[in-house]
Amino acid sequence: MKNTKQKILVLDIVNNNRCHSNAEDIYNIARKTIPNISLGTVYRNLNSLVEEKHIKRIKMDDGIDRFDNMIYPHDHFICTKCNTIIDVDEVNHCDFKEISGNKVMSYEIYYKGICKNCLEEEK
Amino acid sequence: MKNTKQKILVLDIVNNNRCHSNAEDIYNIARKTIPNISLGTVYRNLNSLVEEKHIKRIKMDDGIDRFDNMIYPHDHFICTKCNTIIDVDEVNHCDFKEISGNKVMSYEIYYKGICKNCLEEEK
DNA sequence: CTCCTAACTAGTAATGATTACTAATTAAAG
DNA sequence: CTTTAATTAGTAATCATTACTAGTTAGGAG
Repeated sequence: MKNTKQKILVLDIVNNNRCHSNAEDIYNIARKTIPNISLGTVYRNLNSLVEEKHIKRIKMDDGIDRFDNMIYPHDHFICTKCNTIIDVDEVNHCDFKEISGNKVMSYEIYYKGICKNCLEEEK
Repeated sequence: MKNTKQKILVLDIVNNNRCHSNAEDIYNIARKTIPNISLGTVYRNLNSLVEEKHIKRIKMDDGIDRFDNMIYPHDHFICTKCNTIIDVDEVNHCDFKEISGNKVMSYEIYYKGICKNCLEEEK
């Protein structure tokens, strides 16, 4: 578990980015600080950080994973038209410990629909 | 919008399968009825059926999509150890129509943890 | 502060689920 | 029964992600 500058940078980018970037985006931002950082390194560190529960992976319908900070608990609204992700302050805190004998460690809510911007454009 | 026998078969397989199969599984089951059905045809029909909201796509961490019927409303528990998906009867029916100006059409809850079987094996 | 070594990285090649393509087939409307 | 646009089988291509390898480095022991 070495704390490399690459790993610290990746975590820092995810934590300071409010826009749910994908690996490629994070790679491009990271190159501004470490110009020869490798895309594979970004992927590997994103995977470690998800495993260590420092960041969250959001699986999108387009098949490209996005990554989000876990600084405060929140859910997500995903616009099915423009694919934007919008943070939703946790409204329903259901703290199940157990469902039918299965041990619940966490849960995620994904709201889907049309975002404010796309609704405007439809008019 | 043609109702081909391939599409009807794919829908039928998803609806009669309680185990959240992936495209490859569904392809293998489909071949028992239509031996020369193409894997591409299975993928295309799964995509159409998801778009038409006849079935649901479940995005897994291993990157392989699973498919589920929509006969009755339910959520999912995913075991992070063995990757099994377990149906959860809807416990929290929250019917938001709108969140911060964004129009909510649907929502999904994913519970994550360790399933009954894996808990047993840990002992 | 060195030395040591397991863990990590850069760069590149490989993987594999999914999609795209094309000639042939077919559902279904008139 | 025609007609035709949509669909299919079979195969090739795509591309996000992972694997691999020689070289580098974090950080603990001495």
